[in-house]
Order: sequence, then structure tokens, then C-alpha cells
Amino acid sequence: MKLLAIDGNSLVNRAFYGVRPLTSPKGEPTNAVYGFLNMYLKLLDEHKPDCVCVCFDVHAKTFRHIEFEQYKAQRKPMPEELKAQMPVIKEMLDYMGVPRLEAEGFEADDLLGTLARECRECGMECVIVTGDRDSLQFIAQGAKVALVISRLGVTSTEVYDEQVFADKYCGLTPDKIVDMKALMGDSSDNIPGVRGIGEKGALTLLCRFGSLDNIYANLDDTSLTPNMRKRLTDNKDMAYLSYWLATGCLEAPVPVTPDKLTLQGVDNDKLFDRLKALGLDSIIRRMHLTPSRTKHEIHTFKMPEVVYVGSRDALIGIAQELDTPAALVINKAFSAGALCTDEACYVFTVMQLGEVIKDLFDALSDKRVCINNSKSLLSELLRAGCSLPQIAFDSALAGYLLDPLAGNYDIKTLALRYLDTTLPDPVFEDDDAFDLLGGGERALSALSFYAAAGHALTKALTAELDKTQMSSLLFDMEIPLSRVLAYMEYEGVGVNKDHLVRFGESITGDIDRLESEIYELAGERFNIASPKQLSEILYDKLQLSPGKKNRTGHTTNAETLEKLKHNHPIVSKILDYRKLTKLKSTYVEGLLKALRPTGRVYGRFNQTVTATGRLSSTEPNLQNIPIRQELGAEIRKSFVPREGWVLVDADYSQIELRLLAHIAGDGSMIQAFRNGEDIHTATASQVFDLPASEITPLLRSRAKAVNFGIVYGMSAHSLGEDIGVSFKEAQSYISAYLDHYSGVKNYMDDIKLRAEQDGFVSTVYGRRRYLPELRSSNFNVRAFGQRVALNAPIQGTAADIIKIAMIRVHQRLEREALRTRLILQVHDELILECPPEELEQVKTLLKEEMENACSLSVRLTAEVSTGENWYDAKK
DNA sequence: GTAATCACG
DNA sequence: ACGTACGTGATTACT
Repeated sequence: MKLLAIDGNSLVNRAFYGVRPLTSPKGEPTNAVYGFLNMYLKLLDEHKPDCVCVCFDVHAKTFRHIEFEQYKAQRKPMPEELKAQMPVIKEMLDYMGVPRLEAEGFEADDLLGTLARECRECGMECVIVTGDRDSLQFIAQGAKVALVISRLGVTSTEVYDEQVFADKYCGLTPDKIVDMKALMGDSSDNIPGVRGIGEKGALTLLCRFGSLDNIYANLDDTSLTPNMRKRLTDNKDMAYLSYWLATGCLEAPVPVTPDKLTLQGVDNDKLFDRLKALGLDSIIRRMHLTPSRTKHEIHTFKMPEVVYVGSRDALIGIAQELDTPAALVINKAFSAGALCTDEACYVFTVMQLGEVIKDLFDALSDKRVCINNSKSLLSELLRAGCSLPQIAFDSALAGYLLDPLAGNYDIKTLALRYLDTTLPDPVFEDDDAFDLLGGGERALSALSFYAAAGHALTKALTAELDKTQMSSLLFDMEIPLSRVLAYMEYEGVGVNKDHLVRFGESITGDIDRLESEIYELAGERFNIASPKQLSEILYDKLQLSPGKKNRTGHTTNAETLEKLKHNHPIVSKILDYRKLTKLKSTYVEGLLKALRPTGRVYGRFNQTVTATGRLSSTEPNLQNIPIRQELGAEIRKSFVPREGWVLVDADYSQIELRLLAHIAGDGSMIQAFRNGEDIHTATASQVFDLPASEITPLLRSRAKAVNFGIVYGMSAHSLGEDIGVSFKEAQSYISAYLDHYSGVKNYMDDIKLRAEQDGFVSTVYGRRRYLPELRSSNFNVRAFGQRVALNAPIQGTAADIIKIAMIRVHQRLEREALRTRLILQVHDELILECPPEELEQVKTLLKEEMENACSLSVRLTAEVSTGENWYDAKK
């Protein structure tokens, strides 16, 4: 028989401080609940105990002892967010049938000690789980102690028995942990210890003398330094008080014998409802809970009649008859699918029907369908040469709008969250060929469930979007955009292989040369790409002064190395080496890998990734092609239009600052833009109190940094760092800035307030970003939340605007029957490829659509230029 | 799988 | 009382 005895308070604390802030849809903090339950489930898996008990502290109303009161009362109060979660955790444990123990005037620790003793007495094995080293003393009661350690956000346990303890504490017996604490104290437990003695000193003393008593019996021992002797003498009372405080009790009132602490059954419904209300879906999944029967009516969907469609004609007939939007689910290989309406769910496999995909989508071409991830279907259809259906709804895009941080928007995930329904695993998703004989039935049934869930999600998510006033964002922005993106992905972008290869070859020589020069200067060969090895060479061997530290050692990043450039010739060679290898591996080799026989790369634009509404680009990332430095910009010369065509590039100038002016309603900044002033010069003129004519390039560039910094919610510290002036000087720039642009200052105050009230911030178009960080008890996390609150409306509105522009540009190209295609988007920039005869028309329409995508208190301007490659097309 | 680094807006 | 700007993705090293 094995008992798992858990220190509830200790684990809850670990969870609270170890897990990033999470909140339920209502805004209650849930991170400790989440972290605790995950730890608990993991422990259960690992130890598979027969009996379990979670112990909690209950502080006495009257204290056992006056010193006790004095010291324990000084403990920091529990943060509100944590306090609120304690009863929730206890409630969860009750629903899970986990015995828990608490006794007034006793701490969890006391209960654990008592349980350990009782286990020994009745011959049971006992594993104590805690994050508190105090409990290691109970190893002396025959228990094992699984010490919880959180490192880098991952929690694991280290199991101590007598042997492990002795190894770690130079041969001491576990009861000496009390002597340790008596000497070193424990700030988290408010045990004072002996002033001036820490972990090392305590361990040395105990190894020498064996126990606290023996130390005091041998105060005249010659091995003690006079200093140490004085500390011990002066604090003898403290040491013995601490000894008493650290000694765990073995006689706490435990009403049952350990063998009775068995797990009771889980109350599925109550647990499901509570976890659901807290938004802890991953726990629901992990525990395989099923939707409770108590609240079925609202969203849970009804499975319509499932009809297996066995012939091509029947399927086409059904498609042609559709008069309301139908949910369509289809596997990637187009070999099976399902269509669901209110009436029925029609399941079909192409294996049975012959090659009917083209016919099916012809039949659907004027029909409205509801899809999860319409972009991927549309790009597949384009590649397959099929007609495109109208997209009436896209559940993935809806899910993204409702919670852009959720990360996963597949039907199974959305169904759990919005329909309280656990779907079977999507067996059909990745099947390249749909195997009707092997597992086909299971896949068909999954398919019908997914289509039906897709249909139900349309209703549920539409309601949610109505509530949050984001319907227009979905129907007028994201859904039309997904079609544009599908075309962009279908088109790809031309890459000149020879140019890329030549560039790669031209830098390979330099890389080799730098490599051997670096080895020469270092006096040995090492892996330059390994920050660990590099840091040893620079900071240990060559004795360069290390800059900031990171978790694993000293940073070797470019910013730090830049400062060390003049101290040793190796440094700038390393910087150059890094630059060149980056270009070679990420851009030359990366792009060559992605280059298809058509001479083009087909990247993907993801529509549901960023927190702010921007797109992201992958495989390859076409949004971070070098430009800032001349050598890197060479890569851009490899991006070319089709033979005989030209690239057209248009970017918004200072869109984020213009949006800041508009959103903040700052008269002074609006005026500067209306007057067509150079905004950085205008800012410099205000901040430095000089006429525009006297603004030097240096001053302008500093003002530019201030302008950017404001948009990011900067601090004076980072601004100073960035532009190389003192903290004080940076502070004075910022205050001069905010004095002049008082609308910006008001905006900054106002948005933080609103964010705190609402729990989210919005773009001009109503796109939301939720900010659970603002409720964190951690200052840094909260400060981060405030910066995000400032930045998200601006970055997000810019993202909204260019999306509108993309849709309109695409539509105009279609309407005007042009061959020109939109091929890339880089946040504030659009790139098209254009046959020469369309060039003038395209330049005009592009500028028009971008500049008129929305109307604000300042106008937007777009700069258009053209060229034979991307490098030339950027002015 | 995560961390460090560095490319972009 | 706390650390230092917002948003991404790819590569490499290392656990």
C-alpha cells in the first residue's frame, strides 16, 4: 500500500508563481488552479498510489505560542489572486474524490509528518510531495519526499530517500534538516536562523559538528573563525527558537488511518461544468471528462440524420440543391468529405464516387459553404484547378477573432470550447488516401461528427461575434481576405536561383577566411555558433568583460559584442561571421530549399497566428527578407517577377505614427501630418526645442527612436539604451514629448484605464486583444500588459487597414480583368507583379486603394515604386 | 523541445 | 518593488 501525501499549500504556491496569468472568460484568475491540477495529475500518473491525501494549512485563531505568533504573523499576506483560487482548488479536489485534510492550528507540514509516522506504524509506503525542504525531515519517519522543483517553467520532482539525502547533504541524517534551518533560517517560512549564516555555512558547521547542540557545546573549537563564533553566540536564542519553529509536528489530529484515504469516484458533471466555467479545457481533455448532462440545451449540437452518399449523381444533386449555407469538411487529399445542413449530414468518399471533386466544386461554385480554415481549402482548390465556392463562414477565423491568443482553432478544439462537446480524434485529417477498407468506417463517422460540429459552430460562433461586435471583421475582412491570401499562396514569388547561388558562393570564401582567423585569434578551434563555447572563449579565455547575463550564462548577442569591438580584434570577426552565416543558412540555403521547379517559392501566409491581427509568413518566412544592411539586401535582388514583367512595391509611410495621431486624437501631431511635415524632424524640433532648420541627422534619429518607442510603450531606460544617452536624458526627452503631444499622454493614461476595466483593448475596427496580464500580481507581467495595451490598438489597426487594402486591390484587379497579381505582404507593404502594359493602371489603383482604405483624421500615404527585382522596387 | 540569436515590420 | 519596447519565424546548439 502506498500513500501519496501532498502539501497543498506548497504546490498551489508553486503553481501560482510558476504559471503565467490565466483567467476564466469571466476574468477570475485561474493559473494556480490550472498549474495545481496539472501537477496533481502528473503525480498520480508517476506514482500510481493506492491512497492520496492533500493537506492544507489552517492558521490558528489563537496561537500556540507567543513567538509563533510573532513570526508567523509577519508572513507576507497571500496575494488576492491566489487567495481567490484556494477554495476553487479544494472544490475541485472534492469533485475529483481526492481526500483532503486540514486541522485548525496546524500546517500542512504537520499533517504530512503525522501521516508519515502513521504510515510507518501500519507498514505503508509514504511519498510526501512538497516544494518545501522542511519536510525532508520526515524521511526520518521512513517517508520518501518528492521535492517539487520548478525550473524554466517546467516543474518536475526529485525523490529523496535517506540515501539521496545523505548524498546531497554530505552524509547528514534527514532529521538534521531542522538543525540546518535553525542555522540558516528560511525567509519563506519566516524562520530567522542565525544572522550571517547561510546554506553553505550551515552545511559546513553541521558536517563538522553533527548537530546544533554539538555546535554550541564546542563553541571554543579552533576551526571556528572568531567572526563565526560571535555570530553563533549572539544569536543562540534565535537558533533555538528557529529549531523549534522548524521542527515538524508528528501528532497533528488526523481522523482516519492512512489506508482509508482512498480515491473516491470523479463527479464528471460537476467537474466538467466547473472547469468549463473556468475555461480550463485542457484539464477537461486530460481527464477525459465528457460534457455534463446538466446544461445541454444551449449550445450542444444535435446530430442530424447521417446519409452516406454512394453515387456521383446523388452527391452532385445534393450540392446543386443546397439553398442555405452548409458546413463542409473535407480531407486534405480530397478523398472523403461531408456536407451538413439542418436537415442531414451527407458523407461521401471519392473512392466510391470516382474523380468527382472537380464536378462537386463546380456544383458548389455559386453555393455558400462554412469551412474551418477556408484559406487552406481555397489554395488546394486553386492548385487542383477547381472552382471556388462562396465562403459563408469560417470557424477558424471566427475563433481567432474571439480569442487571438488561443493558438488552436481546429474543429475539435472549438467544439470543446463553444459546444461543450468532445469530438473523436480527426482520423481523416491527415489520411493521404482515404482507406475505405481499413478504418474507413471510423473515419466516416468522425467525418460526419466534424461536419455536424462545423454546422453547429457556425451558429454558436456567429452569436459570440454578435455579442462582441466583431461580425463585420469576420464577414467583411477576414473571410474575403482568406480568398486573397489563397491566391497569393497559389501564385508564389519568383526567385532567381543563379543569383542566389552566386551570392552564396561569394560569401562562402569570406566565411571560411573569418572562421580560420577566429580560430587563430582564439588559439583553438571551437564551434563559433555555440553561444556556450563562444562565451567561454570571449569571457574566460580572452578575459573580455561580459555584458548582461541570461539564464545560461553571459550573452554573446550582437548588441553586447558591438561594445567589445574595440577591445579585441576577434570580436568584429565574430560579428561578421555571424552576419554571413545567417545570410547563408537562413536566406541562401533556406530559400533554395523552398524553391520549386517552377522557379518560384510558395510561402504561406497565416491568418490566425498573431495576437494583434497581423499576418505571419512561413515556409519560408517572406516577411523577414534582409533590407537594413547593404550586403543582406543583396538577397532581395533574387526576388524577381515573371519573365518580362515588373515588380510593384507600395508601402504605407509611417502608418503606425499616423494611427497614433488619429487614435490619440492628438491635435499637434495631426497638424504636423496635415502640414506634410517630416514627423521625426517635427518631433525633434519639439523635444529639443530648436527650429526645424537646426535639427541635425543625429537629433532627428533620436526623435525617431522616441516616436517608435512611444508606440511600443517604452521606458526611459530602454530609450536611453537604444539611442545611447543617459537615463536622465532619455527621461527628459520623453517628458518633453508628452508635454508637447499631450493627446498622446492622455491616450496612454486612458487606454490603460480602459484596458483594466474591460480586460481587453480594441482596434479602430473592433478587433480585440484580451489582457489577462493586467490582473497579474507580478509587477513585470502587469507592466508588460500595459505596454501591450498601448501598442495593440495601433499595430492592430494598421493590420486591419492593410487587410482592407489587400481585399480592395485584389477585387479591383479582378474587376478590371488585369493579369497583375498581389504576391506578398510585409505588414505595411504590398508587392505585386505586373505585366508592363498594366503598369501605369496598377500603380494608380494600388495607391488609390491603399490610401483610401480608410478615412482618418490624418490621411494615409502610400509610396509606390517599381523594379526588375525586389531590391530595385524598394525605391 | 527550448534557448539563443538575428532577420523583418 | 521590479526590469527594461511591440509583433513575428528560421536556424543552430543542446538537453
